[in-house]
Amino acid sequence: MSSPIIKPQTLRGFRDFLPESMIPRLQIIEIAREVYSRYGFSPIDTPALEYSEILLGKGGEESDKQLFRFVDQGERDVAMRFDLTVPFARFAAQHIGILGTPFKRYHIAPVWRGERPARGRFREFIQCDFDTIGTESLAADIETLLVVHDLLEKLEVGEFTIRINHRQVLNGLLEQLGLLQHSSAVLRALDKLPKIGEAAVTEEMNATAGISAEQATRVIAFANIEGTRSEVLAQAQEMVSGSESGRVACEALTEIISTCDRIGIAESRLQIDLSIARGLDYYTGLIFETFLADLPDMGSISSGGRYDNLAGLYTKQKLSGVGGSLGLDRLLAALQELGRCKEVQTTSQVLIARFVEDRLADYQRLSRQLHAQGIASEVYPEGKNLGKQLKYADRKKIPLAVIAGEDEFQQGTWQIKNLQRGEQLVVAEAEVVGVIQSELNKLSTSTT
RNA sequence: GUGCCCAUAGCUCAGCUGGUUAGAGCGUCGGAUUGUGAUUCCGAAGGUCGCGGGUUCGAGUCCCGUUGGGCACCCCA
Repeated sequence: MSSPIIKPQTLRGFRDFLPESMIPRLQIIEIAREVYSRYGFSPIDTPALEYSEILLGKGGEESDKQLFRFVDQGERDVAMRFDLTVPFARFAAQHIGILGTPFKRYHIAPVWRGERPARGRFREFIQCDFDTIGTESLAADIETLLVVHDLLEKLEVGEFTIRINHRQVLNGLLEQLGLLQHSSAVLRALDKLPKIGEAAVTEEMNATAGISAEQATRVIAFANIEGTRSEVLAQAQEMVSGSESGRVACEALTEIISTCDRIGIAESRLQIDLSIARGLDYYTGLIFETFLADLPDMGSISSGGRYDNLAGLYTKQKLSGVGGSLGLDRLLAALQELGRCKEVQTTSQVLIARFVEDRLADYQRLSRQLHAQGIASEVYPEGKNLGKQLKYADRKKIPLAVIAGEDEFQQGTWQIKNLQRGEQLVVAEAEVVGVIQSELNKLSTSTT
């Protein structure tokens, strides 16, 4: 009697990653790390588990319900982090003394939400956040946009537009309409405008904030202002002119735009969009979302903004900041839909066949020479028939195979087989590494 | 958390109003071909029909529950 087999399964909303999906994930993470660190952001990490009191009540009732929360073996009330922002607030409050300000960090790590999974939404997913805290300078806002810009450019997602707005511009409008006390509910409804349409937004504003249809119409009309960036700004400025903070915010947007212009950021990539509201309460200044020209329905793949007093719950020191987040899974889905995801199951570029079983040392020596040149190669572990070994390479889409049997060893040569073209070369021992290198160069230039 | 749809071989699916031993394509493995993959030909393995219960002489098929997946809300990356 054999013991019953345990059904292999993952938890709802949790995923395994096979090499073919892990390789592109790591490539994106690598690019994000590179851009973040190039701008001077330092990596940090925080624990997956926090005391529940740290995480509770930070994003409203909804996020509390979605918290994975339990009592640990030491009777502590603990929960898994829901996002990277709240743990960062705790982190900043705890360590800002030795870190000093301004402090720039990035944090690429998984977060957990006990919500209902759907397409592109999971219970465990990676966030790629970066923030600058401890400065209110507009320079940090501009730098945040530049990071997002460079990141998307490097990721080769095609044309994209960063749409920016400012919470104080919106609040300036609401102030003039006498709706400031309903700001949070009105903005949350406004945030849905492109998704649910004007009528539904009007209805929601009425239901949640009790505002009249006429007021809602004015808010929506404001959000719908279109034109060139300076035209939009000019109209916005006029409409919020009675609000001091609204006026200042318009100036901030103007300066952001003009500075980015002088840096050389294309106008098509940085637009003013007065309908961008962001659902989250804690934003107080610049807000932005990013859309791909080829996949406008995908939603924002990178968003963020400026907030005041991030760590106010944990420290008396005021820490304001600005930052953004890259939606890794959404971006990956985008790249897949755009067909920009190479389907590979291995990073190996060369398979060295173990043709003559007791020549393992010769095969490994060649492999290590390739490694020294930065070429990923591997020796097939078993001395099985050649067909099987080539099939392994073919299946994993390894582009080159190296074959040498007794004939080749006697002549001091190696055979290099290009599995994509079916071509085969015989080269002298001394040239083998160089030829492999140039064959691989040919492949990478011809496929892109 | 609410509503709706779905679950059959490793994958994609067929399987009639309930009726013998549940099928196909692709993939896997073996062989044709012990010095050459992808192409061709031949063959084989692989299923308590997601799981548990019920109705029935009889359930992959009908009912209930449960787990997992998808869609729309809610919310968000």
